[in-house]
Amino acid sequence: MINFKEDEYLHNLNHSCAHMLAQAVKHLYPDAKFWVGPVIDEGFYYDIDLGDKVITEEDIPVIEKEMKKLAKDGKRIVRHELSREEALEMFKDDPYKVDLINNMPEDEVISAYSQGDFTDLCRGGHVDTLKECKNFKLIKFSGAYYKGDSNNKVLQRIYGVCLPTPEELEAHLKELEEAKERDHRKIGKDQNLFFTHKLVGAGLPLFTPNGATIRRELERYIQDKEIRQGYKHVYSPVLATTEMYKISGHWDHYKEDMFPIMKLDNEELVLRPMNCPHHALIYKNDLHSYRDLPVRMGEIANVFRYEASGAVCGLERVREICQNDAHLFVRPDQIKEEVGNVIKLIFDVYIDDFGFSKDCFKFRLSKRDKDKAKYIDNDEMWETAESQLKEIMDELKLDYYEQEGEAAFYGPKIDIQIKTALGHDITIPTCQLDFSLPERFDLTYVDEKGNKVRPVVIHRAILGSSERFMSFLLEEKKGILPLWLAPVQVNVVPVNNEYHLRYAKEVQELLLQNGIRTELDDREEKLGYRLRESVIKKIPITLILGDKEKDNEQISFRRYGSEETITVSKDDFVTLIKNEINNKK
RNA sequence: GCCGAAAUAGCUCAAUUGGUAGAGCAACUGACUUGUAAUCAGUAGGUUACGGGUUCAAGUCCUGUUUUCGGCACCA
Repeated sequence: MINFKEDEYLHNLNHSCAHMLAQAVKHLYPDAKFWVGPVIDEGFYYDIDLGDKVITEEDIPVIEKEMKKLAKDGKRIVRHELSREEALEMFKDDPYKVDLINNMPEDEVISAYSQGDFTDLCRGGHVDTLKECKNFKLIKFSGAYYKGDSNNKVLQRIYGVCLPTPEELEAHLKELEEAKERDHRKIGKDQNLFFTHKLVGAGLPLFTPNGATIRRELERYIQDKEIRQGYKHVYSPVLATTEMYKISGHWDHYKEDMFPIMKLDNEELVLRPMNCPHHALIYKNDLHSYRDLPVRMGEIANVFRYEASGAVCGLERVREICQNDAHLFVRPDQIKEEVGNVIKLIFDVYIDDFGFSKDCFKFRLSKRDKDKAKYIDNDEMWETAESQLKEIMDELKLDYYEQEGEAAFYGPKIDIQIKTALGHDITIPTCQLDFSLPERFDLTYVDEKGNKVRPVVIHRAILGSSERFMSFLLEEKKGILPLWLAPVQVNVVPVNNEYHLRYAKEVQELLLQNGIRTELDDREEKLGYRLRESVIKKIPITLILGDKEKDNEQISFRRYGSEETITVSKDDFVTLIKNEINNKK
């Protein structure tokens, strides 16, 4: 997918197209006031105040038509530099631009760009004339809060893209169309993996046998992998008292986003929104020597968060989340090694085992922002933690970016960001440093000198959550799952039931006995028809059993996506399949 | 939660200005007995998301609710 922000020409082209959009809107709605119109990864948008007017489906073609006119006319785009006074005078009718000007630093060169009858305050980066902006398309529109603050009024936002040639535009639009085909929600429906039901509730998907198989395999896989790496897995209840979350600090930060309190006897219980305090208490149940650390405590754990109704999305964002969670209780001198191990585990899982491309995710150092009230008040801790994470990423030569305002309230994080089929930027794996939890729950270990000292906690998730990982997996693999995850691994198709069904059943039984998920298609349908269905269902391996196979105790099979038919003995087939499943990928 | 939009058979979608809810696929039944991507015929399938209203008449118009979708905000 094209990134419109990274290429300079595409950036300028889309920036100019945003201005052209604003000019067209101004022609159609003379009272329109303009906020900002930046270039984004996906193209550009412009935030516009149209008073009471709300953009609808019908308005878009009209605006596009006006834009086409402007592009055809092809006015030059001219830069002016202005003094602060001139700028304030020029934009005196547009309060949003006045606000922008007043918030510019003293030494900033104020500039504006004109094209025909329209001038916009702008730092620049533009093409020479509007002629170049011919190949554009308005993609979508919606409301968007002024300055991104939900207390502010809602402006009208229109999104678009602009490309150098009609062919490139068409190719890009086709790509967007194709992206919808690998939306995990569509795949989930097509392959009958999960669904939601009104009687269960929003954001609470039900996993059908097919989807449950994928999820079960994923959860077993990661749990087994962690246990091999020295993690100890635990179980803890999905309920806890509000008291616990008051101690952990989560109550203050997130009580609005938890499911409401259940009052029972003398207790106030909530569904847990995370497992950290439970795990802290399990740690605390034992005495720990410095020799025992790190303690790596994992859990495949359901947590509950009251996600906003507008936020829930397929398996990507749900209200009951099955986290692949772990807390590493480490000595300060072990932070570097343990965080490094987590990063290595992420690569091991995503690159080696699942075969995802390195390009599908980005490392992000998530830092706190200026609003310190949102975070634990301990500057020294923040600085140490951030610099430690940085040091680790630098040493591992990771390509990462830093972002303010993305930290947890208790500490900075290394987040691994991925882009979904529909362009959402979401976190899947994460690794977080926490100096606060040990303090709040008075966690200790005994050091070499016999003193009780504080461990550090590393929160981490590799698959993130079962739900979210499944959404990523389905989209990235376009619904074509590797053998070890496929709900049905082998589909047995007898050529003719009358002669071959007995042998087919025998083969199916052999495969089932070997733990291979096998189905038998013994419907009275043409062979071609059943093979077609097997392909449509994306079953990795289809067996075709007829006279030849029956007489020689053999198996003929086809792989998904291949036209080639391979014939082997029954035993060789079992060995081949079992090896492939055990080697993952 | 906010700004919009949508909801019709299991799935994908039709249904002129308000006037008898249809099709393909899937399912079921029967015929056909076939070696590599769709055999033919028939049957059944619906309180048009749910509630209220306007009208002689509502899938269609108005209204409330729910869910879903596109963004925004949020995301421990």
